This record gives sequence, structure tokens and C-alpha cells, in this order.
Amino acid sequence: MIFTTKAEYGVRLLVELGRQHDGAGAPGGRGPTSLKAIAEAEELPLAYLERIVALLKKAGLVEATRGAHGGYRLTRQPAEIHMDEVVLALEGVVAPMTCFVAEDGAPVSGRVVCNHEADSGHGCATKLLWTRVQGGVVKALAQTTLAELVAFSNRPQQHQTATAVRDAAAVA
Amino acid sequence: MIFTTKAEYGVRLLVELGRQHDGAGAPGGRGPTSLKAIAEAEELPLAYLERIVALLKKAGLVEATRGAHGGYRLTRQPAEIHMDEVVLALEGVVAPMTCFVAEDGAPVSGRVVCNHEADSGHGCATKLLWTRVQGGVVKALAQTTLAELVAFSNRPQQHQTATAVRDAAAVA
DNA sequence: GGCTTCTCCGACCTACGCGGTAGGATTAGG
DNA sequence: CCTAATCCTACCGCGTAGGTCGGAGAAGCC
Repeated sequence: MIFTTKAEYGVRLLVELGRQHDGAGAPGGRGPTSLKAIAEAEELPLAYLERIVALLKKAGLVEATRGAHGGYRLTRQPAEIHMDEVVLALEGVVAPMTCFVAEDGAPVSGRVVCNHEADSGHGCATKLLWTRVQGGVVKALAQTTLAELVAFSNRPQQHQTATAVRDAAAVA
Repeated sequence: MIFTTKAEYGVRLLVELGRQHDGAGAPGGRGPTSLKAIAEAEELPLAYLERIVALLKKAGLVEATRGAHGGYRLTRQPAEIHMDEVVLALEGVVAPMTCFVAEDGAPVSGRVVCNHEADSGHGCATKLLWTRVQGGVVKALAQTTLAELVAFSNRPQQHQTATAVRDAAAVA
């Protein structure tokens, strides 16, 4: 499996925030949303969400107001939030293999290097393959915005599988 | 990380077999290659390789001859072997998330379904995202053949990173 | 001021799967 | 029969994903 529940829960958390963020004039919309509300809506463990949202905050995707009636809100419009950034914040660098290390702790889109070059004269052939795979993943992530996911989650449930497949095909 | 060393080692093993498989007239080329030779060439643990090659054999990608001077050989031309099939054999179904289960133990390219639909009225928004990601991965794998990897591994080592990046860009 | 309701923070725990080993049984050439 | 190879299955250590617990600050509300 490629992503952990950190990414899963984190994205669902952002979608929930994005749903509040609708066109409410002033940036920030209405008041912030508490984690507790999100945890109940998505049926996720609150304590675990706390640690996940901390990652999003550290990445500047989300801001918090503390105290009673506090909570979290997005720092940008959902349409401005691309999933490559989100996944980077949640999972760290996206590399298809342990031997892939970014050249400088670089971001998702950073170029990547294989560290067991000196195998036996010929360099490891897998590098080409993993590079292509990573390219495919990053491209898919970068092309998806939070706004899309919010819109998708608001659609009626019935033919969602079909539409998801169609959307995915449209990307390809 | 997305793939385990099973995929890494398995691909390297196939590349090594593909290198022997060059145009030697009769299908099968010269005699089979022993695992021991491959393990030494790639500096991989022999006992572990045994288990990995068993997966490839079960998938029909490779055939074995037992006994002294035995070993493994490819069942097809390297240009006919696509990496989606290889990775499927080695890693099992490629799903970006645990909640993704194929509709019938289907192959890599099979359509996929999220199993926690009934969340709270609205279906999980992540499905769209993971579907797109999986599409990107499968596409990248299916477009790469063993022949390409063999050719790549035979190139001089020097500018390999640069060429890998260029090749990956060409895919996109 | 004292609640309550939040965010914050770090220590702690547990099950599981990856990566690897050990030891043998089986088959085939010399 | 010995050796070289594939086969097969059980075992094992360790890192980490996934989650819990408890408590310390911050800010609104009575």
C-alpha cells in the first residue's frame, strides 16, 4: 500500500474544513471548526487527528485559534490547495523506494537519486522505473485540488464509483 | 514508501535474466542462469531471492530447470514483459490505500472500490484522489518494458540520473 | 475568578509485516 | 553417489504504523 492513514485522515480533515470554507465573503468564512466536530463527522479518533492536523499547521495549510469556540480553518481557498503539497506535509517526501532520497530534503516534485549506484559496473536499472512511477504519482496529486474533492464529496452517493472512475480516466 | 524490496530485487533479477536473453536464436538463448550467479552479481541474499523468484515463476514470467547446471530463464521476450504484470506478481495488487479492494481479486488494472462508503451521508472524498494516483502508477508501470530497463542498465553510468529524469519526463 | 472548551505536546503502547535466516526435501548432471 | 541446483516451510527480530493517555497553555462565558 502506498499511503498511510495519515494521508487518508488528513485529506478527509481538509475536505471537512473546505466544506465550511464556502463563499462566506471575508477570508476564513464563519468561525473555525473544532477538531471534535470533525472527528465525530468523519468517525475518526480525536487524539490521532490532533497529531495529524499539527502536520498541516506546520506546513501552513491550516491555522488554529485556541480556547473555547476555537478550531481550525484553511489559510487559502480550496481551489488553491493542491494535493501534492498536502501529501508532502502529511507523509513526507513521496518516494517509491527506500533507496530514493531527495537531493537535499527536497519537496515531492524534487528530483530524486538512487543511493546504491556502485553495484557492479552497471547502475541499478530500477531507477528508471521508480522515477517514472514517482512522476505518475506526483502528477496525479498535483492535478487534484481540494476544491475538487469537496465538490466530489457533495455529490449524491449513488453513482460515485462510476464518476470516480470516469474522472480518473479523464486525467489519463 | 510505495514498493518493498520484493519489487526492487525482483526487477533487478529480471533485468539480469533479460541481459542473458539477448538475440541467441533459439527461444531461451543459452542455458538457464542460476540464482547464485544473480545473487553474486547484484549482491543480494540468495535465500531471499529464492522466495522472490518463486513469485515470478508462479506468475509464469519465468521458468526453471532443476538439478545441476539448472537455473531460470524468461518465458517471453523482454520487450513483451510489462512492469505492471511484474509488480503485480511481486507485490500483489497495487492499491494506494488499505480501503481499496479490487472488485474480485482483480489485477492491477482492475477497477477498485473503497470499502467505507457509508460514512455519514457523503461518501469518502479520498476515493477520487486515490483512484487518480493509482491510475498514474499503473500507467507508468504498464508503459515500461523489461527491454527498456535492460537497455538502460547497459548504458554508461555517468549521466544516468540525467537520462532517467529525461525519460521520465518523456512519459509525462 | 472559575468554569469549560479548545489547541498543544510528548511519552507510551501494541500488533503486524518487511526483510532475512535455517534447514531441509527434491531433482538432475558427472 | 556426490554435487549443484531448485523447491518448500517454519522461524525470527525489529521498525513502524496506528493509536492512547495525561497533562499543560489559551481563550471565551458565566
